[in-house]
Formats: sequence, C-alpha cells, structure tokens
Amino acid sequence: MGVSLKDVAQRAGVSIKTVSNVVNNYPHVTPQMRARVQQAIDELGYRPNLTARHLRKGRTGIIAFAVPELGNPYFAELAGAVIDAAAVHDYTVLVDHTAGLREREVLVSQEFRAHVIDGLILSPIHLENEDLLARQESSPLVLLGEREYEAPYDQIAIDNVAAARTAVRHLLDLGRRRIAFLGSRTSRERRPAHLRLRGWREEHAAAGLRPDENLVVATEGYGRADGAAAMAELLERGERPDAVFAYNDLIALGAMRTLTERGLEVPADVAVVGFDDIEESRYGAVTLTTVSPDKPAIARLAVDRLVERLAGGTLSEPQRIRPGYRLIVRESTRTRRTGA
Amino acid sequence: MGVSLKDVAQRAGVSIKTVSNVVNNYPHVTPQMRARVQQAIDELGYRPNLTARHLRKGRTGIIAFAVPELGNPYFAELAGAVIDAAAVHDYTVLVDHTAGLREREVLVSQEFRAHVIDGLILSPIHLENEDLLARQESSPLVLLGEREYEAPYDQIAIDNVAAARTAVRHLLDLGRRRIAFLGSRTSRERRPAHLRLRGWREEHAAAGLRPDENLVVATEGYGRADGAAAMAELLERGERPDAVFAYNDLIALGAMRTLTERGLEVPADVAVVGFDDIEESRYGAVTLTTVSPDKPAIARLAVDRLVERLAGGTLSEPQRIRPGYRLIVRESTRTRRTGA
DNA sequence: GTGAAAGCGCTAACAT
DNA sequence: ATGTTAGCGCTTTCAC
Repeated sequence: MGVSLKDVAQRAGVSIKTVSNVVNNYPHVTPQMRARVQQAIDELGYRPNLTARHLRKGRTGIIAFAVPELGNPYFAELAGAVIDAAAVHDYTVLVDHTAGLREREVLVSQEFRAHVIDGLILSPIHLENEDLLARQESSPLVLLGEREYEAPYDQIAIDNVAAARTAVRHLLDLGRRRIAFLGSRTSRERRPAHLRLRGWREEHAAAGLRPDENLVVATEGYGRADGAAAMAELLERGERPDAVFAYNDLIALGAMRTLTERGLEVPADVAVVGFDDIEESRYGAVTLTTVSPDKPAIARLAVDRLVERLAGGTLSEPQRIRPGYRLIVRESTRTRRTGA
Repeated sequence: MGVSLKDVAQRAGVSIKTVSNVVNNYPHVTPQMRARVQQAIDELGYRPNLTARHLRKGRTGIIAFAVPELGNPYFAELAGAVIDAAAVHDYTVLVDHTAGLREREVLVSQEFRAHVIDGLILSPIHLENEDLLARQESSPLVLLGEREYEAPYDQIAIDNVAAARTAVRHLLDLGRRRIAFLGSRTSRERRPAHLRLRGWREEHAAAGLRPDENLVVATEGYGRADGAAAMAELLERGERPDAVFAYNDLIALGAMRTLTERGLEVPADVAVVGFDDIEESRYGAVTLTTVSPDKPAIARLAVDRLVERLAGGTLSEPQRIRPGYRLIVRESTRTRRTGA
C-alpha cells in the first residue's frame, strides 16, 4: 500500500496528530514544525487516503447525478453545469444514466453506491410516486425534470405547462392553426402528467380553439430518430400540420429532417418549436425556435439545495423550485405570414 | 449513523463474521443460519457501508473518466459508452471535465480523488509529455484522443493520420482541389502533433498536389461557434475553397451554418467532411460525411485495459491500441460532380 | 461452519 | 503546541 500518516510521522519524528494538523492546515502549528513535516511529506510522496477520511467523517464529498441518457445534449450540457456547480462547493460528481427505465431509476434512487455518495440529483422519466414513497435511503435527493411528484423531496423544474403555452401561443400568433404535438409518451402510465401536452391543450382552449387530437403523436423515446419517425407517421396519415411543437429539441430536429426530406419548407410550410435550447438548435441550416430553460440555474439550484441539506442546517421543507425559462425565437418560426 | 454489521449480528445473535459471510455470499453458511441473518438484515434495513469496505480492500470500484467538455456530443456519447463498459465489470464512473486546460488535465492526472478512484481514463488536449513523465500517482491511467505521447501508459486512439487521409482522399476523388482544413490548434505547442492536419498534407502530397496552406484555419476551441468563425474568416480573406475538412463534426457543422448564411450550397459549392460521427451529423438539413471512430470499441478497450491493470494480472507493456474507424459518406459530399 | 480480534488510514476527544 | 488513543465499518487471518 501507499504511504500513510504513520510513515510520515515516523520519518519526521513527530506524532501522527501533528502530521494530520499540517495536512489539514490546522492553525496552531509552529512554522518550523510545519516545514519539517512538510519535508517528510514531500520526501515520501505522501497523499492522504481519502477513503479513510470518508469513513471517519461519514461524508465523501461525492454527489451523484443520474440522467436518462448522456447522449441527449440537454442532459450532457446539464451534467457539465452540475459538475461546475458542485465544484464550487468542493463536491465531485458521479454521473450515471438510467436509459429512462423505471427499474434503473428506482435502483439508483434507492441504493446507488450507498455511503459513497453524499446525495443524489435525479432526473427521472418513468419513476413513479410510489417508488419515491418507498425509498429507504436517508441521503438527500433532489429531483429534476418534467414530472412532478407528491413526495417529500426537493424538485427543481421550470413551469412546463406555462412554458409550453408560451410556445404554442407563439405559433398561434403566427397564424398557425394546425399545430402538431410530437413526443407524447407512449408507455402506459398511472399519472399521465404530460405537462407540455397539457400546455398545448390549454393554450388552444385559451384562444377559443379546439386542437385536433389527431395531431398528437406519441414516440417511443426522445431522440432525433423518434422525432423523424413521428413526423413521417403524421404525414403518412395524411395530416398536414402548419406547425409543430415538439417535446424537446431532438424530436424537433428529427422532425425538421423529415420535413426537409419530403420537400416541405421550414418555416414557410411548417413552423417548428422545440424545447431545451441545446446548442445544436443554434447551428442548423434553419435554426430552431425553442423554449430555453435556464440550465446553469437549474444545476446551481439543485446542487445548492443538496449541499444545504448535507450541511444539515435549518432544514426547510422540501420545495418545488421553478427556475426561469425564455422562448428563443429563431428561424424555424421566423416568417412573414403573420396575424390570425 | 446507519445500521452496521455489529447491529445485525447483535439482532441475529451471531457474530459479525457470520453476518459478513452472508452479505458476501460466502458459500459455507448453513441455509438456516443464512435465513436467520437475512431476516435481521431485512428488519434493520442494513446496507453495507461501501466506504469501509473500500478502506479495507484498498479498492473502490470507481474509475474516473475525464474529458475536455461534456457539452461536446462526441465526449458525451463516449462517456455513455464508458459508463456502460464499466458497468460490465461492476465499476462506477466518475465523470469530470477539464475544459481542455493543461493545468486541469495535469491536476486530474496527478491527484484526482486519490484513493477514491481505482483508475483514470483521460482524454487530454493540452497535456504535455513531460506532465505525464512527472506523474507521481501509481494508479493506472489510460489515455484517449488525438495526441500521442511517449510515456508508459496505454493509449487508445484510431490512426488519426490515416483516417484524415481517407477523408481527404474522398474529397480529392470528388474532384475537389481547394480543400480547407478547419481547426488546427492555435496555442503554442512543443510538439505540434496535429495528426489530422498532417493527414491532410500527406494525402495531398500522395496525390502529387501541393495544398494551399492559406486554407488552414486555426480555431480557439472545438465547438460549432469556432467552426462558424473559422469559415467566416476564410471567406472574408477572399479564399474560396471547394471543400472543407474539419477537425471534428462540431467545427464542420458550424462551418456549414456559415456557408448557408452566405448563400453557398453544400455540397454543390463546398463539400464538407467532419470527424467523430456524432448523432447530430445524421440529422441536419444536409447530413454530414464524417470519419466515424468506433466509440463503443474505444470505450470498451479503455475500460478493459484499465480493469486488466487493476486486476494486476500479467502486466503487459503499455500499448498503443488502434480501434477501427470508417468514413461515412452522407449528403455533404454526395454530388454528381465527380472525377478529377 | 462460526467466533474473536486485528487493522485498513484517518479524525477528533482528550491529555499533557 | 503536540502526543495518545479510540473508533468509523468492514474484511480477514486464525482459532475453535
């Protein structure tokens, strides 16, 4: 094994405690003693064993961040933001992905590296409320994402219904009346939350319109391929929307690809709005209008919340925190054809 | 604190060792004893403290994966593959990013969570050979990425020169003769490896051509914005390439955006080839021809190599391993204009 | 097949 | 200001 405190102490001819004091920058150490110990440390190439420190302290300084899919740029960008936010508090981040499978989400929330991680930030897709209520683990958990739960955990998520309504409003203002919704969930679910779909319905209703439910297309997943397939399905059914509101940017991007292939123009024939504002949206041949959640804020809020609970200070009630968002209008909805 | 082995032992009226045996599936335990202990475990909700186990065993089952930027889909996709490959061996992955800064790369390679991670997979950008030679840390390190080092560590990377030559060959075969290279490094470097740029030069030479060095554009970073800016710079200098070979897909995508904005058509006016084969390349309005490294293979080889060294079996010499790659031809080079 | 006890490397009380 | 010691929770000889 490596060099331990004991070895250094022996070398420097002092006690373990003194070495520990030096290593931990304990103030009451005479400069000459510090120098002597430091020399021994350098000579031996001593490096503290963090595992031992963790065991002793009961904390590791590691938090976990679990997302459905790192291949989805939204989550990758968010992961980057979480790592940065955690670094501010000297926390390191263990990243895992669940493929959005309920089973794996449950597993992660229950016992992921127990005692190795101090806390968990989880962005679930198929996790159910009952799974959370059945959770044994005592370490803090912060939830991210579209779904809302009735469980005693902090949840960080933008107001998805309102954000979706803003997006649909924008399309309605453009004069579009056949607005498709791409990306509703296909799997059987107890609480079909579908916040963004609900926003689509509500905004139509608010405008005194009845949306055509035939324009709602479910997808298996949330990737570009799913969006492309959904769009193709819609067109093959003979539907001709004049706008698309997608569950997320990837689906929107996939849909745009299908539109291009079929010779339909964006936005002239079909206007498209996505959700997430991944960087890719700003660089396509036609840039994508999208709902942009404040990712750094989400990451910061989640980490801060977790760190706060870990510090164990005044433990406030679990909160539902709503970071900001903006609709970013780009070429995919920038058209002359305007008004109702 | 939580429930420990001792608590369970007390509850079940047995010794710690017996509980440990049950927890670790030690074979020589009578079924009834196992049942009795298991019951105590369930009743108390016991969960092994991995930190303690780690300290005792000297291993944690955690490996780190450090990339420049998780926001780059190539690294995000690779990270996903690494996580999956590690899971096969029951390893968990700590993901970190370095922003490609030499200082942070050195820090990570030297002392990242010492004793917490069993090994490290690092994809450096500005790390120097001397940094590696000065490395103190004894845990295994596997290097990924374009740069090649003369240091005793395993390196997993496709043959970048050959891959670049394949890409340039493809453009030459299309009849293109003014092939720009976007994304050479801008920072001062001791060993200007530039493997992909070298491939660009060599393939021209092999075809008896002298490439125009004015068509080489350095970029600050490796993102879409850098590609867009590089392309703009080239055009503003009055250069009119008929093809672009970009250091990676993001730069290629950014360049394509600039071309579109200036009314130039891809591939008719300018053919474009990227590098990495990120999923995005398959879904733009014009899909991108690109060099596709075998990402799952890279991840698997890196993890296997690391795990092998951790197992400490027959320690072979550090190797330079070359995973496969393919040139994937898509719309950005699919043109009628062919031949020399 | 099961129990007792040592010790992984560290921190924190307590003692000096 | 520095030293002594117990113990975090586990695995692992070594007895029995």
